[in-house]
Amino acid sequence: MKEQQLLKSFNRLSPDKQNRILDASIKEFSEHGYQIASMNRVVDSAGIAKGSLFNYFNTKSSLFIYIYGLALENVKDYLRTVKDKTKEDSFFIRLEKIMLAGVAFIQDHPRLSRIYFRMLYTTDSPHSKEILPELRKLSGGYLTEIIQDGINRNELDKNLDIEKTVFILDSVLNRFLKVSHESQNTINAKHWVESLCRIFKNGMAYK
Amino acid sequence: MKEQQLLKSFNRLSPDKQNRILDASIKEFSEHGYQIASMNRVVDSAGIAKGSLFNYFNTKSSLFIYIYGLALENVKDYLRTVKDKTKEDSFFIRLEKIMLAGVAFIQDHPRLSRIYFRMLYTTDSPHSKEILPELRKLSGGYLTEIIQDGINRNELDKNLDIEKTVFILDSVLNRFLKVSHESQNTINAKHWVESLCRIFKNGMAYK
DNA sequence: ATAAATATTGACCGGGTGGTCAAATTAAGA
DNA sequence: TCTTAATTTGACCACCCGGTCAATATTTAT
Repeated sequence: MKEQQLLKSFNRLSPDKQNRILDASIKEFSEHGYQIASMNRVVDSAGIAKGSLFNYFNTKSSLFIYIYGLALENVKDYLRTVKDKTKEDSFFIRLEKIMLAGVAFIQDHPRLSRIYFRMLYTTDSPHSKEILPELRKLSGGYLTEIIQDGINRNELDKNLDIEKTVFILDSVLNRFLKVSHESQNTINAKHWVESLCRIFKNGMAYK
Repeated sequence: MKEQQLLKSFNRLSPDKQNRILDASIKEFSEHGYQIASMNRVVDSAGIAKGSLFNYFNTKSSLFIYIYGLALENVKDYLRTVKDKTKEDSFFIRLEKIMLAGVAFIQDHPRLSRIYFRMLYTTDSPHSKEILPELRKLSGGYLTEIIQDGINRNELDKNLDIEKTVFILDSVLNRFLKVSHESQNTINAKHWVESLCRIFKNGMAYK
């Protein structure tokens, strides 16, 4: 409601101008994080006056919230899409596909990914104290569903501690995506994903 | 060599003054990270003049490097100690003890831990581009040794892909410690560690 | 064509930054 | 004790920040 009101002026802008502003903002926040990001650089890079930017978005914080919302939307879309597309796959195949789709997402949206990762790994951003638990809950709930599917289909150990299994998968998945984001293309993603999932499946103990 | 020269003036200070300065600096960097940390707040909190601080440490960057060095020393000590103390334990017991020792370390050194985590999860700090790979190599080498021990003793699968096993353990360990740092004492560390290690050991697949 | 409403601008504000340095204070040597 | 050397100080500098707002330019309505 109120946000709509605040953004009315921005939404009335020509698509070209909107895009220039969004592009400049995404660039700035992804490269510098919230605190170090500079509104001056954003207006320079977007080619508008400072007063205009503060007219469209009243504060630096609310501009960031808006941009973060975009990033989150994109991430959610990717999660939903890959979950639907792999409904018929067995658990570990599904997990492999989810990981590889994540790598592809990062290649397609490196700057939005960066903003997402910053939210996950720093407390730099406004409301991060409230947002971080929500993000954890999001990815936790996502993995919980997929693990439960695997148990129901007798592909996973029915005595698994789901909470801890989620924790392991979430930790490794996030770290893997972070590495793939930092060192683009220098690793063989498919081989890595297969190896990691094989260990998840069989464990590490002597057989 | 050169660093020794630069720090001569600082090292000549009374222990009390040194401690006040170190304490103030550790507080500032752990709470705010490098970029947002304020030299003005450090001098206020340490009760010295601004010029003095810049006399002891020429720049903000070199003060940070010094503080970071302290944090790293402490972390290395902890790693070395727990490795030696668990030499006789079987792999998974050893892993449990390492994780719990990490939790204890964080409780004993919350501010140094915070500085260490910031280095691990942000690119906020000077030289972080070079330091981060070194840190990865450090923890990677550490885990590699311990895994190799486990294989040699026929406790771990001899066909394990060591590199990927290290990756999994490192990801989960770091994330676990980070969580334990953020939510002090609200989780049952011992129970978590046991559950996580059981999954590492046996895998997730239906049995 | 004119008036009213709207959108855009950038100079300006108070405040904080890392860093400097001449002057004042303290310590050391003769 | 007097002089010299070393240390400590904080006012000051140039710069950048997020944010404001009167003045200007542009659209819209009549």
